[in-house]
Amino acid sequence: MREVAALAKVSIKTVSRVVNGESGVSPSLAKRVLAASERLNYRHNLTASSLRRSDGRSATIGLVLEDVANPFSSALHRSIEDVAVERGVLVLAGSSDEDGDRERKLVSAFASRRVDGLIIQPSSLDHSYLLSERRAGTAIVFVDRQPAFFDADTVLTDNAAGVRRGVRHLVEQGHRRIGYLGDLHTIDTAAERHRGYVEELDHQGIEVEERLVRLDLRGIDIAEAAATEMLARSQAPTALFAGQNLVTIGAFRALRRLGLHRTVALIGFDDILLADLLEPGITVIAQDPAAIGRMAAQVLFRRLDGDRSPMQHHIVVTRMITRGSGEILP
Amino acid sequence: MREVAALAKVSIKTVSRVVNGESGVSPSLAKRVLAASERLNYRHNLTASSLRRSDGRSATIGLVLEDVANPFSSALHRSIEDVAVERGVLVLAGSSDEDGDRERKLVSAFASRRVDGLIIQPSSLDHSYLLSERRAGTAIVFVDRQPAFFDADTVLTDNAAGVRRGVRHLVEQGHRRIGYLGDLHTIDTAAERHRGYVEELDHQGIEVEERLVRLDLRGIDIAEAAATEMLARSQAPTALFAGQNLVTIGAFRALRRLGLHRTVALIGFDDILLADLLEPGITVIAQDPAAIGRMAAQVLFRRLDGDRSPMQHHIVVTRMITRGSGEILP
DNA sequence: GCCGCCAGTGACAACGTTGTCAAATGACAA
DNA sequence: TTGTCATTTGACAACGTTGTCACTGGCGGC
Repeated sequence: MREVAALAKVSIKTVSRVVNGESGVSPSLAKRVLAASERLNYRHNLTASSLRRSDGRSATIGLVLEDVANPFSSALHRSIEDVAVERGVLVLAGSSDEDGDRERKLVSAFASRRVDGLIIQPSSLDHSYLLSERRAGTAIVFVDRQPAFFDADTVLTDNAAGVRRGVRHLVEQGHRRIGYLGDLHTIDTAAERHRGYVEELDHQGIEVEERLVRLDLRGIDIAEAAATEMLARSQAPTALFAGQNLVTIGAFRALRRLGLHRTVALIGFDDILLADLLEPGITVIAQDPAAIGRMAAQVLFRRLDGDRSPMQHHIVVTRMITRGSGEILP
Repeated sequence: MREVAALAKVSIKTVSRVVNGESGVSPSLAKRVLAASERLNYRHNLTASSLRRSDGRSATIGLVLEDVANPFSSALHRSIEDVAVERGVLVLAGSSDEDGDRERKLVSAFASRRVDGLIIQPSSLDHSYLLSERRAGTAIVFVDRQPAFFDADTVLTDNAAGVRRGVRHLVEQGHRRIGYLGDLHTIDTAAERHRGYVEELDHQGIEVEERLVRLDLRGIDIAEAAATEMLARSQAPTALFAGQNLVTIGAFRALRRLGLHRTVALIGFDDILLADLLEPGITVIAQDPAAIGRMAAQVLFRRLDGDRSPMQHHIVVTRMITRGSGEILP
């Protein structure tokens, strides 16, 4: 900047004004400065700028995802990015791998870089550590899951309602023995989904049978094994509800392997790429990660714009997509 | 930092030394400083630090992907992140959407934030604009595709060889009329893959028939339409090679719709999630995005560590995964 | 002709750090 | 006791910006 000022024969403050597009610089000087900075290939240094600026904004936000490569998380990432670029804001992203410690380390690394805001898909079981970040002025929004011991803006899917919708769909077709395969019960969304299953059966006057419920299934293979076992028993279920992506795939594998894919109904939570090309197509309760991400980013930026209203808790609805597997009769 | 120094009754420089873990601070003082910074909830400001530091490092790298939500790109992202976290480096990621202009804007936004290095999955047709970044000391590595008019480290898949492997597989099973469905020919990898197809047919002494080749198929629907049309003609192909992910899905849809999925062979480039659960399973030439990303990050960090050796061009091999669709006889 | 005002410009300090170098301290040998 | 030297500590400037405020000159109104 100093060199540009020297070349354009103006003060460095004037260069700053031109670079920031402030008014009150005569056009002739502005042109000279622009020419000089062009010639010297000048690059504005945003880190120095944000250091000095009164608001201290870095035009960067931090994003803690479960895994940047996971389809759901990366869809969130993308829609958040889309809102951010419109405001010239960049996104630092990291994967927590469902590990509260990694989550905290990421947040701390983001904080050292003075991000303006954080969007967190939580893994930790206690978010009170974020109090100091908030006190430091960082806006914080949670997506996909509830924070624990910390009040903040949230954007969540209505998990229980989604599951109830799917279970009702099965009941309406005459199913009474509906198996449930769920993810780790410690994950708040998984617990919610399980709750939806229990509630809807209650509501329909169907007793919840313990041997038709398997939780804590982490990954495709474990889910496949659990489904296989459940289907092999006497009084096997005539329909399955899979509470998560990978669990759905595992259940589908089991059905295929047992030759039951046209006999036993299956509905999964979360859409799966190519689900429509399978035989039968898999009926799912689809979340809308793009809508969740967009909403979260909008809430975050409203906070950064000074919105001091009470915490907002947004719910994004699910959508049932019928493709065949959920329409198999008992 | 000043407040911490005051509370610990030491100079601010001593605090700096403790925070950076420099040697030559007496344990008693260090303990006092740590206690004070704990009590005041002190957060090291990395932006100010990198501003002052002699090497000017920000412990942040920039990543330009085609789309952070695309499975291939996000797998790259994840493996790059894994290498980066080990070094305490964070990743800024952005999507170029196959648009050279967005790519340039992202790079410029990264540059303003003084990233230490850039990993680029290129979209632009001319990368000479990066010369000034390199002159400024930024390390640059390209992944997945060649840069244009710019010499830099690259980590690429051997696209042509992969396709040749697949086409040979089809020929070995007796296919002579093998259709090719390709992505935009302007994309360097798509051109390479097409080249592989032509070369292998030549090598096998099979004439390349123009009506069996369709390029510039962007997206599932367009690919499906093209495949449908090709298969409807007389002298239709007995096998198809799909040069990209979405094209493979489109081709598979067409085969299914026409009831030819057990009659016409199909091999696709790039693995597809769930491809094993389809009927038939889809035989693919799989890239290894995790290996590509890991390698790219390693090369980048070696450069940041001062490696001044000549540009490196790494090739990551593909793997054929046979699942049924590629093993259908003519 | 004088005053006040405004737009345009620049000098300077400050943001939160770290590099440099000098000062203070203490241990040890002569 | 004094001198030498190594170790620990601190004062100060500097990184590249921007906020603050003061200065300049031109213009209109009295």
